[in-house]
Amino acid sequence: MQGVEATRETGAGSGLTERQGAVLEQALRLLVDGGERALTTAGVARAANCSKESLYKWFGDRDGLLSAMIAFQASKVRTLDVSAEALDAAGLRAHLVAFAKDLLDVLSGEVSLALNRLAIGQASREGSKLGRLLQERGRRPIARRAGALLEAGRKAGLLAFDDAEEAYGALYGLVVADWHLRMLLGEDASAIKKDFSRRAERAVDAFLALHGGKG
Amino acid sequence: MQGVEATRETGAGSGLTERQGAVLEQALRLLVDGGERALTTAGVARAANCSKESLYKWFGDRDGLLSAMIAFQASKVRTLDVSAEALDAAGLRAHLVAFAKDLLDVLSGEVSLALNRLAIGQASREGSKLGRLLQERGRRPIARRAGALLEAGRKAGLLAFDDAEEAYGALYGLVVADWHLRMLLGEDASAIKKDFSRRAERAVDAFLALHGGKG
DNA sequence: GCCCCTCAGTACCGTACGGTACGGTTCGTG
DNA sequence: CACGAACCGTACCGTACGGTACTGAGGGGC
Repeated sequence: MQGVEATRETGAGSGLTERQGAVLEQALRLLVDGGERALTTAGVARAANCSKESLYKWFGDRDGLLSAMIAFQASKVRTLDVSAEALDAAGLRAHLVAFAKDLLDVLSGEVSLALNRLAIGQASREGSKLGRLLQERGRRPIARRAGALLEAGRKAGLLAFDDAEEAYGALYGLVVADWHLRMLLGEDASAIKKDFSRRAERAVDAFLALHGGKG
Repeated sequence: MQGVEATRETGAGSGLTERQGAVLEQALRLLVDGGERALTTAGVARAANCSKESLYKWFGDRDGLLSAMIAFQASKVRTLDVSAEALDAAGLRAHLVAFAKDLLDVLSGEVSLALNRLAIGQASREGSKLGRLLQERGRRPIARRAGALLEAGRKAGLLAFDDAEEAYGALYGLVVADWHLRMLLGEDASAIKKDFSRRAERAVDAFLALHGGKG
């Protein structure tokens, strides 16, 4: 069976075989459950039923494994772009609320939290390579999606702002506030999660009060 | 000289001698410079010219040292409460801008960033003890100061909000947005810091547009 | 002048981890 | 059937770190 797997690649065209993807899945599981201390090469090998030698052949070294984990997880999260046609006020609000909910869901996900903790913990090592990777593959796609939505709103005369970057910052801040940091620090997120819908709507309403066109 | 130091306590009444404070200072220096990996007990002992045995006598174990570092740093940051008398619109705005600037300065400080990285990295260990400590000694005093200011503004009829916690969340989000996370991930903060003043003012203006009384 | 306490410096121990090497097994291929 | 590639499982090595024990020196208290 191994020979077959070894050449069949994973869908995302990331150059990973299914076997390697499964190994990364197990590694993410270990990271989520036990933090970075639990993410040892021997542990990954044991959990994934593979040998350490294969790990080093596939990913180079431990840092390569960490990078591959981030890239792999990012490849699974698809940020669907919104078709910006026929946008009225209610539609814009609905899209913004959906974005806000998605944002909160992603940021509060256990894998996202674990990877952010990992990258933050390594930020003072080797030029924060993991941090930059996480920004590229995690934050940027989200910001792009929001930016497109905001631009569409402005084009439709529904939003007013000078700097799109700044407007996105306001939206992000109103939605997330300090919840992300609190969750990263270990605060229990379950009590927070059930309030995401209301929170997203209030934040979007506040954002529209600030930047709503002709409002 | 040692005997003298050993009984003279540090000003904050934290039960620490000056010598122990100096050791914690060196430990913070090591943490800032090299991250958690550089914060070894042997390294601290060498940098502070003390013995490992003293470290363990004073702080129990490595986790005790980390906790002491957080408490020590927090004891140095004094959050001055604002006298809420004679508050007019301009005064409120000035106070809010000052708060926003202080908040950005604190969060972007290298010691703060290093301690946050440390606590976040340990969040999945032993019930995120460091995370809770950082929240108690770091976030809470700041939130208290802001909360008092907001309440004073409401009493003076200058602010309107239902939930003080939510209003504080909006203020925090507008001021900080995702800059804190980006700095934690290792993004260079120097380019950001020079813009703090403008950033604080724009955020406060937005906040006042949302919650400014009769406005 | 003597005792005792504190502390620096160092040597030491156990362990855990990153990385490597090797034997054995399962496949596909000619 | 023979060969080779990929790979699992494990044993192994060097190192680094947390924590402990010991030695010796510098003062205070009486």
